[in-house]
Amino acid sequence: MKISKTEENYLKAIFSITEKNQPSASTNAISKKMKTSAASVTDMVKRLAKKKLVIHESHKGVHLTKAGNQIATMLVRKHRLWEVFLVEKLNFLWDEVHDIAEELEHIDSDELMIRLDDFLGNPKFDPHGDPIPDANGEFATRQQVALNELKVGEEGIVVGVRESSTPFLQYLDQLGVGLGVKVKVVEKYEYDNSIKIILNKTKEMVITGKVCQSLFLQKK
Amino acid sequence: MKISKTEENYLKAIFSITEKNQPSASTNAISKKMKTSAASVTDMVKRLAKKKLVIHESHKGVHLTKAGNQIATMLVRKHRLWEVFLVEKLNFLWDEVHDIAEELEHIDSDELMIRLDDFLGNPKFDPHGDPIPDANGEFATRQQVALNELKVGEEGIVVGVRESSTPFLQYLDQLGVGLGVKVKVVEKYEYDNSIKIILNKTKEMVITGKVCQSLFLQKK
DNA sequence: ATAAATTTTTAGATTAATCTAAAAATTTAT
DNA sequence: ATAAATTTTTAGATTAATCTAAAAATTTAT
Repeated sequence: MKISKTEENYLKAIFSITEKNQPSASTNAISKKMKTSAASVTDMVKRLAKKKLVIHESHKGVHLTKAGNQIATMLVRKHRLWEVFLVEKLNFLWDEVHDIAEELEHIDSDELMIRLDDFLGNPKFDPHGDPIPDANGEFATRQQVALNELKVGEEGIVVGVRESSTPFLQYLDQLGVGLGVKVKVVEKYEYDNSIKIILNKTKEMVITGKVCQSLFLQKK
Repeated sequence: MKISKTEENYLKAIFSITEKNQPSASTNAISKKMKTSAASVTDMVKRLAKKKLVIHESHKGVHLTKAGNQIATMLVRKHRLWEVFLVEKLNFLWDEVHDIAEELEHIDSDELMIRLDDFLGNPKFDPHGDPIPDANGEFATRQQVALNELKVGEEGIVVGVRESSTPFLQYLDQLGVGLGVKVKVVEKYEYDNSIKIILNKTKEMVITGKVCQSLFLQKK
C-alpha cells in the first residue's frame, strides 16, 4: 500500500497529539498542527480510516491503529536518525536540523536506514536528547528529571529538552547550556521559581522557572 | 517560485534528452522517459513554459531555458553527491544507489548540499565516473576514451561507464571491472569487435565490443 | 435544560497531475 | 505530391488534496 507524504504527515501529527496519553486527536487539534482547514482534516481522516491506519468515530476524534502507529514511529525514527547525521557528520547546530529532517524522513528505503543507523553508531538519542525508536519501534528510556525538581546541592547532566523550538535552543546556546553540560543547583528562589546554578563547575547563573521545566537532567 | 517534485522530474528528463546536442526534446521522448502519456507531457510542458523553465513551440518540441537548465543541473549535482555519500559512507554498491538518490535529489536545502559536498571532500565524479557539476553548474571534464578506441599494447585506467543500468554494473562486477581498474589491451578481434585485455596486470579475459564501447578509460 | 458557543462534517469548488479517445498537425513513403 | 503513418494536441474525466460557506452535532454556560 502506497502512503503519500501528506498522509505520512497526518499520521505523524496524530501520533504527536495522542502521544501524551491523549486517547484521541480532535479534528481541530490536527488542523492546527497541519495548518490546514478542519474540513481538509475530516476528508483526510476518512481516507486514512479506509486504509486502516486510523480509527475514526464521527465527532469523536481519531487514534492510530497498530499499522498507523508503526508508520508514525518509523517516521520519528527516520527523522531523529537524520538529525543525528546532520549534527554529528555535517556539523549543523541542534536548532538548524528540524526542517531538513522533516523532508529527509519521507525518503523510503529500509536498507538506507539500516546503513545510516550503523554509520552513525546506532545512536539511541537524537541531538535534542529525544529517544530514537529502534527498528521494531521500541523507544529507549532513561532515568531523568526536570531541572526544577532538583534540590539545592544536587547535580546532574543535561540529557534532553522538553521543547525543540529554534528560539528556545538558541537561547540555551546563548546561556551556554547544551547536552552533556554539568549543572549544580546552588539556590532556589520560591518567589518566581528561578534557580541559581553552576555550569560545568565554573559558570554561575540564574535561570527562570520556565527554562528549568524544559531541561531534563540525569542525576549524579 | 515553488517547483514540485514532478516538475523537477520533467526538467531532468528534458535535460537528459537534450544533453547530447539534441536541440529539443519531443513530447514522445519525454513521455517515454517519464512513463506517462503524451497528453500529460503536453499539459506539463505548458505549465513549465508558463513558469519560464522551458521554451515550447507547438508540435516542435521543448528545450530548457537558462533557469530550467540551472534547476536540472542542480538536480544532477544533488543526485551525484548523494550517490557518492551512499557508496563512500554507507557502503552501498554502485548498482544499488540510483533509486535512493532519485529520491534524495529532491531534498531542498542549499546549506545541506554545501555541507554534504564538504563532508565528502568535494568530489568531482560520482561512483559511476560521471562528473558532478559544481555549485555554479560547471561540469568537470576529463581526458577519456572508450575502451574500443585503445590500440593493442595500450593501457588505461577505468574512470567511467557510458551506462549505469543495474544489469550492466552487476555484469562488470562479475567480470571484476570497476572504477580504478587497470586495463591493458592484448589483442583485438576484428570479426566481432571483442578485445582481449589484462586487468590489473593479472587477470586476462576477452570482453565483447558492446562492453568495450561502454567503458571509459584514462590513457596512461 | 435549553440557548449560545464551539467543533465537526457536508456540500460544492479548485488545482495539480494524470488518463483515454478523438482531432489536428506533421512526417514519411510511395 | 498526396496518402498513410506517426506524433502532438485538445477535449473531457478522474483522483488527491485542498479550500470556504453552510449545516449538523456536541459541549459549555447560564
